[in-house]
Amino acid sequence: MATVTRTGTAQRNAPRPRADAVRNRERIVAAAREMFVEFGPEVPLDEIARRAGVGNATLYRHFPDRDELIRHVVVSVMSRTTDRADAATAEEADPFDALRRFVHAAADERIGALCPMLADGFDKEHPELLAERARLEHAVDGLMERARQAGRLRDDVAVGDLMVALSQLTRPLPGSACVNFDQFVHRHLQLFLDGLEAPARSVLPGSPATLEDLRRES
Amino acid sequence: MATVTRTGTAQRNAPRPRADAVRNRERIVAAAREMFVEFGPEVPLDEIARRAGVGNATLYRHFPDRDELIRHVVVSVMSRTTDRADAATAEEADPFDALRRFVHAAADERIGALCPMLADGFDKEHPELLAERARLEHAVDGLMERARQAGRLRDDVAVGDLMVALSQLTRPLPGSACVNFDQFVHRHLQLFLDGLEAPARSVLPGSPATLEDLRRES
Amino acid sequence: MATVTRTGTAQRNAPRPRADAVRNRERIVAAAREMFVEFGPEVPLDEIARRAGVGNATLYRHFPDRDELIRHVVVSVMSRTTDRADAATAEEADPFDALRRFVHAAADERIGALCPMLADGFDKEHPELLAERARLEHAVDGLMERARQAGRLRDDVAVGDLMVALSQLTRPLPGSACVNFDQFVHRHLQLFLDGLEAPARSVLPGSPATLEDLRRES
Amino acid sequence: MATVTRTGTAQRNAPRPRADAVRNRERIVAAAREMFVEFGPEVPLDEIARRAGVGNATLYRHFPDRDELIRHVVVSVMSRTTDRADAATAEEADPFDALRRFVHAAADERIGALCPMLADGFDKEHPELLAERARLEHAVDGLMERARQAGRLRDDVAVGDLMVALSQLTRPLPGSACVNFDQFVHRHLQLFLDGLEAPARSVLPGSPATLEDLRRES
DNA sequence: TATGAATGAGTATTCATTCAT
DNA sequence: AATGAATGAATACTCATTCAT
Repeated sequence: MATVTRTGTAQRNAPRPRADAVRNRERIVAAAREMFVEFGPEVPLDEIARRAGVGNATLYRHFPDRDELIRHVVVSVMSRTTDRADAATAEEADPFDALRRFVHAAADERIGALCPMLADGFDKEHPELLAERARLEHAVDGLMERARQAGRLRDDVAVGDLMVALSQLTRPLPGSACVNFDQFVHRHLQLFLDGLEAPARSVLPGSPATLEDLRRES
Repeated sequence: MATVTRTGTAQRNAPRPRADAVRNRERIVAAAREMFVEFGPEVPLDEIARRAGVGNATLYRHFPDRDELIRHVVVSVMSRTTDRADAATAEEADPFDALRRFVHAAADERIGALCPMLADGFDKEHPELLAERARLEHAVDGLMERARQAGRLRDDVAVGDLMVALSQLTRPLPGSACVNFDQFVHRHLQLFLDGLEAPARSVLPGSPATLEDLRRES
Repeated sequence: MATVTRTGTAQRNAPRPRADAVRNRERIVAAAREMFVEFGPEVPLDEIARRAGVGNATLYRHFPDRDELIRHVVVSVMSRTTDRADAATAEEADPFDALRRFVHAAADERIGALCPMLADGFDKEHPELLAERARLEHAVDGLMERARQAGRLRDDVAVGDLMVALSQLTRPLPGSACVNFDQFVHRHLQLFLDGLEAPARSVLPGSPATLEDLRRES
Repeated sequence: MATVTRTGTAQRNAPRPRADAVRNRERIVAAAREMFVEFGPEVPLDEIARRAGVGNATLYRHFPDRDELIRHVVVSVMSRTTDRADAATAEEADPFDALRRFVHAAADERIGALCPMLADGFDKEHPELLAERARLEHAVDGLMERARQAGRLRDDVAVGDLMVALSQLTRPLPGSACVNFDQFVHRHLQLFLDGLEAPARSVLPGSPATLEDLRRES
């Protein structure tokens, strides 16, 4: 039955979610992202629930199993990373500076936390994921293309090369073994970016990779 | 009771181990390295024993707990990596070529498998580990110093920078999620090496890191 | 405060229930009976609520716990079965035909669903249940007595024998494992009825049982 | 590697199982059968392990999941029931007496415990099960055929009719709600047998059923 | 020494029941 | 009165480690 909300929008079968439920959901996702980064994707869900300040069953109500939760975190991180790419594109005059800014920003968004989530049973074909990945790929591709057009980015690299190296270099160590690890990470990223700059200083083996190439059957 | 070995050395309470025991130990370490790389350090020990072709209790006889086994694998990988560094030093005329060769060789030795082993309860102060780490650090430092002397390596990087980035870039994805992942890795390493080359194309944040800096308390 | 209903009866503290509440209650009982038959009495109450088209908390408002709900379903099935017995008595000229008709009718009323409800913590002494059981026993006893008087029913069986065998033979298989199971059931009932017919073809062990005998302490 | 045992038999890859393991396995199966009969197939496995006097993980070593355990119990009950059928055939002169004896013996073997095991996710196509079922069907079919040949069994029933009714009539009540339930059961079986005897006292609906007809798609 | 078996402690997940809207 | 959400108390199942052969 259609109802009319205060804003005048007609809705079907989607009653406004309760405020506390929305708050819980957000708290769970936030806690999950933090703990995936800190302890890896095997972290006990009960601990995530505890950090989120909810009962374990509440977590399961929102995310029926671990994969569901992981997927939501992945998509959320991807989305925020894409936003950073767009911001860098919009706000930086120099195209290679834009790329640099994006790379460091992605590290701050904990994009490295995505790596362990690409594991085994994870459904890489989920529509929601595919959509978000396309959006991310498009944004980063734009950044790279502009830098390439300006003659600042070497020709033999593609978006997959950047994103995978970026994820790996920022990937968290299990148990946050090293306190000031973040400091190092930004050094590594800077070095990698220097390697990306044109003119190329060496010949790369293999061929440029898109995100598509990262699927198992590639 | 002292026994005399073939080499003439007198030993106490350490009879020459049975040949099959030695073989078992080696098979266990080899299986563990493979499976840590493929599935991460959480892989069930029973599975390692199975791949090694021994009973689980045999594994426990040789390595009383998981940490012990991890440590042996770590030390073994470090040792082989050091050997590769020495070989590169000895056999490559150009110092930066030697560095390149070492980096790719270390990847082939699965040095990335070391990362997850730096986790949580791992005893980073174990004498055996410290000794092996010193040996590795010394060898890599030598490689870098020679390249720096030749004006081929930028001044603002140290052995810790190289080793951590190297480990991270070659770190295996859980569940070997991507078939031709190795191919990518060598591209990333090459790009990183290009970034290491002198003259420096940017200013790095922070300061050069030794392996020592990677300890928790640093 | 007393209120006066349409029928003129004075009632205390029991205002006429809202029409939708009555409808909900009936839908819950109907859904419960179906699902108890199909999946057994362990079926999640949330599922029953879902099939009834109400929220789970509504179910709990009407039936504070599972036993309460089970009891209502049991009583309702018993009541409908008694009605069938009365109808058979009234409408069939031949007394054994009446018995046959009742047995098959009881199967259609899913009397077999009663069996699993006799379990564990179920309160077999609840007044409502006792009353309904007495009514059922009286009706079936009447049917049997008439058949016996006519020399059509063997002498060595009582109402308990019939009702238990009837419940067991029509008891649903868990998960409705077999599609055309109902077809079989009516064959079995027919065979059992043939065995009830006089003259007795064998000597039965034990002694005739009333419904009373089915209580735990008997 | 082939080894020669004391009995001179050559064996491959099948070392003699340890005596204690065999004992444990048997204890588990026995406990499971008892508890399935008493509480139904949903009984907690930990409780079965407890009654068997072993740790829960020992149960899981022998039977990886609940279905595996259920299957073993089912097969074991079927097997013992078949043995009873063979014994009845061999030792009773009168064919209908043999059938009677078998029916009561099957009840004593708790054949009713099989009913709840035919539920939902149970793999009815498992080779071991099919083999045992064939053996049982053959034995019971022989019993019935002999009785039919002697003119003692009505023509319009088949092995499926007997086995299903037998299972249902002996099916345990949940929670062993009724102490002397067994006594009743044998009365019901006797009545049912009287109904099976020739000449038929009524016309049965449907058609004779084999065990094959009990599969879902039938 | 080598090994299959045993086990307790841990984690994921479900569900009856209560709470807040 | 009706409901979606929250929760703790189960239960299935896994795995590191110890035990018995």
